[in-house]
Amino acid sequence: MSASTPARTEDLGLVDGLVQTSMLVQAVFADAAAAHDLSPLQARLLGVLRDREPTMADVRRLLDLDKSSTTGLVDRAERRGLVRRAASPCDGRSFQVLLTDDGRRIAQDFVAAVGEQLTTLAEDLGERDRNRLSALLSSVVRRHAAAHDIDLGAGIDRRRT
Amino acid sequence: MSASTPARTEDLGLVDGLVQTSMLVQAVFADAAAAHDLSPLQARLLGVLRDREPTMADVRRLLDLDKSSTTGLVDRAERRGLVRRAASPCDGRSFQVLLTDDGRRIAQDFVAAVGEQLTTLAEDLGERDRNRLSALLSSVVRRHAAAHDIDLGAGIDRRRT
DNA sequence: TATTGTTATACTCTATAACTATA
DNA sequence: TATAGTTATAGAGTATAACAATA
Repeated sequence: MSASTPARTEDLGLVDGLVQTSMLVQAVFADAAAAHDLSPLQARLLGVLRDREPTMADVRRLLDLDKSSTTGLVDRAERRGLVRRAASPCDGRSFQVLLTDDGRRIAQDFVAAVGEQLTTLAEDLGERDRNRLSALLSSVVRRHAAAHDIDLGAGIDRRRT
Repeated sequence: MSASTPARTEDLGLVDGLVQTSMLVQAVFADAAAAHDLSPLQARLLGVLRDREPTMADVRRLLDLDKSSTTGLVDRAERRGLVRRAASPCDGRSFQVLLTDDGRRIAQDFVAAVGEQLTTLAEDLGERDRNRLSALLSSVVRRHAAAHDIDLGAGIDRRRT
């Protein structure tokens, strides 16, 4: 191992490290969503809509949901004034899903809150290890996305990297 | 940065790396659960029961659920023969939740499957980077657990680290 | 005929409030 | 009175199957 060993504690192993970290991030995500009166899934929807105007089918692919789950999700979000459906100009069967002004404001607040919380979470690592972790996670995610033809989109804060 | 730079791709930034990795791990977790005909939450329940015999209140704390959600979760799992309630010897109001033989078998299968999938996911990193990632994630999780007095338990595969 | 999206149905998850029983 | 757990209720998420409308 290299000069600065990051762990002052017993290593959990990679699998458990991934699972536990994932649960932790999900908890942060869910708390931030709840603080904005959103369900986790609604928060994800708002997140992906920040830089896209996808059709229902696109939303379905982006969030890996069933067709009917997508209908329900967008219905509830629309009822709450967070998004709206707009008829597609090129396909009479299709709708685009768009953020309302309210939805956009909430989406940006939420994303900022998650960013803050996660930044705090990794604060103690120190800059060198934070950069290493960031690079390693990016590598894992990018490889997987490339192998499975997945659109990573803008994520939470890619634009300010 | 040191000799072997792990990322051959654009860095997502730490926040997005954490979120995207978390979503990825959750997807692996959910798929493995579905393959064992479990909901993600039921899979988590079975996971924590592998090395514990918690009361309902303990389950609630371990999974961060409401009292009534815990009742429902254990009801459904009991109906499916995965767990059972046993009267607490020391408190007449309390039950311990235990895996059935079926539940234990499924829990072990599930945990093994998740481990395999996640190992595959990180395979391309190479051993050196895998160890680094493991150490960094452990550090984040351990710090957080210590700061918030959280019981990490056996997780997915801590015993074989 | 194939695709886009909705509806009907059924089950799981989640939380709040009111409740029972024991400590 | 306080705690452990359940029940009632309501809303959100999930998937399957059947359906309508458009391509």
